[in-house]
Amino acid sequence: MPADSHEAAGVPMWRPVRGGNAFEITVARLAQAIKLGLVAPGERLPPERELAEKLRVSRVTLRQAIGALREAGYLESRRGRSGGTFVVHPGPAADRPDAATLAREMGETLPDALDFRRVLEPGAAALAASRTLSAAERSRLVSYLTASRERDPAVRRTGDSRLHLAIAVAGGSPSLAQAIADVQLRLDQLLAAIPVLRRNLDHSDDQHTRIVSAILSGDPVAARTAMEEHCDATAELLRGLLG
Amino acid sequence: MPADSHEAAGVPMWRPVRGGNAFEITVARLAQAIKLGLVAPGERLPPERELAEKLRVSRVTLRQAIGALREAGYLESRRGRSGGTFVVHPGPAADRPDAATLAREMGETLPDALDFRRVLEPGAAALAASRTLSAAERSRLVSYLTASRERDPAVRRTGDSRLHLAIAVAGGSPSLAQAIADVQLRLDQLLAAIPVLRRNLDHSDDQHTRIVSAILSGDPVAARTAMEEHCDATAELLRGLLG
DNA sequence: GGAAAGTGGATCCGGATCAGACCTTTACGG
DNA sequence: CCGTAAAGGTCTGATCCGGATCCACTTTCC
Repeated sequence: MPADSHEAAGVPMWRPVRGGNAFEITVARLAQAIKLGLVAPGERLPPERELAEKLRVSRVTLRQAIGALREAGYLESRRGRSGGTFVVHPGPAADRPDAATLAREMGETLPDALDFRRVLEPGAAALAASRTLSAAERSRLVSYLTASRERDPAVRRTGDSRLHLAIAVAGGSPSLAQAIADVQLRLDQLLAAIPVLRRNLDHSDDQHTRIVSAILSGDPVAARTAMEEHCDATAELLRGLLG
Repeated sequence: MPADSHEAAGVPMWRPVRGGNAFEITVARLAQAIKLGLVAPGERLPPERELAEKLRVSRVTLRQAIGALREAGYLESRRGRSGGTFVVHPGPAADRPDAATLAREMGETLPDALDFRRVLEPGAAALAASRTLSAAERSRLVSYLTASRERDPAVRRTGDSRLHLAIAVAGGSPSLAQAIADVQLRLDQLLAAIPVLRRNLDHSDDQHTRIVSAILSGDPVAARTAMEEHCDATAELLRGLLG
């Protein structure tokens, strides 16, 4: 067993220290917040000075990132007091490549992301169910559940993202919530491109409902099981596209 | 529910883009590989030029990091052909603060890390048990299991780290393995500082054995359960230290 | 109407970092 | 014994990036 000197015990220990330069990472971070619906269309980003400080990035770099997303049509800036940078309401986005192509392009990272998600999300659901949630957390779960039943695809995807993130956060572990947000972003494009069949939607709604009610009634086993089924269902859809 | 504008759905979306400068991160990365035993004492790091390329860091920065760890007594460099940078055999390390102090210093990140680990590791164990492992993977598991039964504390910790990482890797998801390596590092100091009681060691050995045999015999449920018990046991020990 | 405040927009400087070439030391092979 | 190879050690100029400062625009308040 001559260990490959680039790894040890199979762990890629010499992976890159930084995933790109400050500009690229900042763009990715802003895009994440927008695409996952964490900042809804029409809402305003924090002022540049404040946001730059929170991201630990110079204002110059932040402005470059904002500029790039503005040119890409995601953001709009207005000057003056009560100005700011706003998330643009997206157009009908008819230029989306089909899911099968996207899935193929992801290569080995797709099964990786699916496996990772399959570990994280059921774990978070079980954790959430085993904690006593605050009233705010409970009502968030319910309201996002409602949004995720929406039929309009755009609203639905945002609601779905937010619901899953709310469950992750309800688990009480920031690291876990962060990991789920990351893996969700990796799958987001793909999930958004899944052909929507009435049957699938109903199935998904049903699973969401069972997950949330298991969490609210404090049943970790049921929450984990329901979330596992939910993950398996979407994974199945995606794998099916690869034929 | 006036959402705090720094978060959305409780997800800390404007967290810092980079966790420190290149130098600091590089030091941390090298320290991780050393402390988790991924590069054993006496072994050589890859040549600087090669390592710098893999870490996507300039050779200057890498050398600064190596220099810092050399001064801290972790590394040693030799020039000339067949020279290189070597991991030093650690001294008896008598200057370790006690676990209770360390645990208190971690503050809220301790329960976070424990919860996260409690999700990741059982998930990885179950995943590993559900896959058909290569002969190399199987033999790695067995040999690290043996090492983890060692009584010498230093050898034992390294063996334990490697065993857990090997299980993580056997799950087949690089992202998952990476996450486990990260969370393990966060807990490493603490685990190394736990007072060793004969009874605890035997218990831990037994759990490790059950986990590995469940994985090797392809029983995901048993693997998950055994790993959950194992995580709960060490978490209990740590929480106990906080009184 | 005018001043103050709060926002995005633009520019400059210094330190951190990078890429590359070159030097020094050591071991191996003819 | 000497030349070459492989490693760490050193230097330099270009580039990235953060901190600071000032400008331009719009709203709010007196």
